[in-house]
Amino acid sequence: MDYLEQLNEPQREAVENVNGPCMIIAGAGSGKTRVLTYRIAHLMNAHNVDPFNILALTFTNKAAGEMRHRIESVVGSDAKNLWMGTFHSVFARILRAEAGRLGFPSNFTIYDTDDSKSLLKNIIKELNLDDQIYKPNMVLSRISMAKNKLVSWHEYTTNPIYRAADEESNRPEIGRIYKAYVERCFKASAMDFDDLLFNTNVLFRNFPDVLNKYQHRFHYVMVDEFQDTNLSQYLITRKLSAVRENICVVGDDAQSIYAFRGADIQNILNFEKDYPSLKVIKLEQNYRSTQVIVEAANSVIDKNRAQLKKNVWTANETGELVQLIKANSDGEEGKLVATHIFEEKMNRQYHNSDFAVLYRTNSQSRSIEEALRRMNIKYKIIGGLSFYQRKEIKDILSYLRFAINERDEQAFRRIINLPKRGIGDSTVDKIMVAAAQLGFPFWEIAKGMQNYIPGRAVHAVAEFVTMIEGFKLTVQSKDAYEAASHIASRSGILKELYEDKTIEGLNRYENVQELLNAIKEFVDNTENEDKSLGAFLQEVALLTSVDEDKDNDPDKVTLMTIHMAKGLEFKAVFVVGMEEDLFPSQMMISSRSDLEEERRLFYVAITRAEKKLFLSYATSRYRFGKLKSCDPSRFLEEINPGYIKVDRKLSNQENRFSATEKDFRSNLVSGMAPPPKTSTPINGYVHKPEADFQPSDTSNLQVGMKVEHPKFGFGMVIKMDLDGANRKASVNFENFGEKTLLLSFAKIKIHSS
DNA sequence: GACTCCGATCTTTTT
DNA sequence: GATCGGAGTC
Repeated sequence: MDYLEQLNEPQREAVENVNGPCMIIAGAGSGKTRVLTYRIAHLMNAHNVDPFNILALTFTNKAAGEMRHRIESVVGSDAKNLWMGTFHSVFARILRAEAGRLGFPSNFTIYDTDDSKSLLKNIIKELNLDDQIYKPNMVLSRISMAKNKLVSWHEYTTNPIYRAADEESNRPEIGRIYKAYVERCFKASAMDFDDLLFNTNVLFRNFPDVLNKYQHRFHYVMVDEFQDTNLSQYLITRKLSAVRENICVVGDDAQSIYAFRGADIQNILNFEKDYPSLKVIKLEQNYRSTQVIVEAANSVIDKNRAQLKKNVWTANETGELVQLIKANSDGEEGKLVATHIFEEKMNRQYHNSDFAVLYRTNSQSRSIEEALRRMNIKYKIIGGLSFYQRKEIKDILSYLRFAINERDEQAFRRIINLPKRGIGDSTVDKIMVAAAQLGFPFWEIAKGMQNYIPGRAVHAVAEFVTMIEGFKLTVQSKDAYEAASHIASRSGILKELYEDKTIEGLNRYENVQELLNAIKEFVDNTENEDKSLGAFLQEVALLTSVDEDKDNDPDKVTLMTIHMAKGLEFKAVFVVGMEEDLFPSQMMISSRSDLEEERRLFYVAITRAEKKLFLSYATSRYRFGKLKSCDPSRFLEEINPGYIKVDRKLSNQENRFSATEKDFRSNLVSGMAPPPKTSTPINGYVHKPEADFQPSDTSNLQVGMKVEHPKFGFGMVIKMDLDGANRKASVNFENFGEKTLLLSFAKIKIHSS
């Protein structure tokens, strides 16, 4: 068991203590993933546990995949048989197998948030309620909260506490909407995200034999990111592990940032009460960050009351102070961030991929993007509007969904008149009303249109019905890829997009092609046993935006919300928008109690950094399309002043780099070739059109240069590839175009890959 | 039923 | 600054 040698004492204990309830409190950067990985490997290796009997629940599919991969490298291909995945994907799988018990077909659809919202919108309209008072978003979050606490619509409507709360906020009908929503989902053979957990609880509660089966299957249960589980998830894991009580949860209360969707920090705080024989192991040594960063983070989180006692420390170097950046506007903030990235790249020989820019809200990404684009620094955005949320993708997916589940109301509404075939809203309404009155599924009404609703839409609907019935046969007889491409072209969607020659239209067409490629990949992937369209749709429905990251150019700066950054680490991190009302967010300030969660969010952001942390704020910012002045965030004052330094150097324009040739040479990596002639004119103009430089394949060096662009300002990296034998240089200008450049600084580094 | 224009609303985070 | 829905027109 040589892997045990690589662990410190508490880590080793966490790996070896496999029997009985166990809670691992893992501070930021304390090697949590490593411990989980080795623990599972250890179960298989040292205790001969069949991987089929191990259940490991993670937060994202990506985390599950990575862990499986790492376990595989220790124990081999056996790792494939582990039950590992997100709560939603694992229990969706179990629900499909047991769907009949709950009266659902096994091909039930999974509604995403958009589907849920538009269904709610329909219901609110049908109940003649004011959609200004009953906003779908708000109603959905109310229902979601209830489901996450395992409160059924029935309990919701009878419980006086919920009644009173709803009446107080002048929304007494939420219970009624909840009821209608559940009924409509059931009729549509659909479950939303919360239902996957709620219904698993119902399944285990109402069918002891089913529960028994899974209790005996999973001898060992592990939960990652335990601090972010809600009651519904917690009860599932408790029930599943009730027979053997080999339950191990890993988490950090200081990093609980999902209370808004029902995560309950009490789960972690109360775990000890639920399991009196609980073994608690604390991992407190941080291996990720410098002392300054660890201490700064501690000084912030200390302000929270609700937390478990622990002492996160590090043996790493002291490191540099946290750097505060003040900007006059969001635009300048972006510029300063880009400039600092540029400087750090040169001074420390970092790659783009060593940087992350973290923000509170997705909308903040724009000004950062603009600045990075200007300086030709490559970046990628994680999260935001995901590929699978795009209109054209959802359109195609709706066709596929409907071919599999003819009761899927939301899919039906989406595709019935797309492309336009003369079936408008009023026809759809008539179909739905007839279906409700006669008690038939709406698809039956559509199929017998001339009998139920004679009129001018009959012909168009009949054609649609024939087409869909054809698709259903296709889905049964072909694999996912063949079926999807058939449906994409026969439905007329592909054609319509193809004929749209605008840039957006072209883009959409390409996106659909990309979707088809993804389905092809899914079918060709030998690890997927089930290659049906249904299996693909299930996977896609439960994909998270972190999972979608399959960028093939790995050297990019990462931009994302702090929420998405959980579990990740970067050499240098920028937390931008440190302004009151933005971070902490206005909404949290008004509801006082959750300021602690905002602080934990800040803690998560800080602890992503390994070497260097930047915090930036702007004194004015565009919000709601209007320029507003902003105050620095209260969080900035919560960092112990000993760990922070204020940077003014770069906020005034005249303070630009200038370097002498000596500086230039002293930055050479020892033993490497001297810089070639073409790059020596420091502070001089280089008049070379792009065409004069050819990227070289034989390179082993890369030169980062600070350059000035007459129009776009200064600060841009140019890669210079050196041919070692001839000492000739060729420069790749990276989309710079034919422009005159001022070289003011350069530094050579080894290009390791 | 399809199209166009205008105003309201949104942004806190996501499985 | 973008998107969505409603009103009005063809």
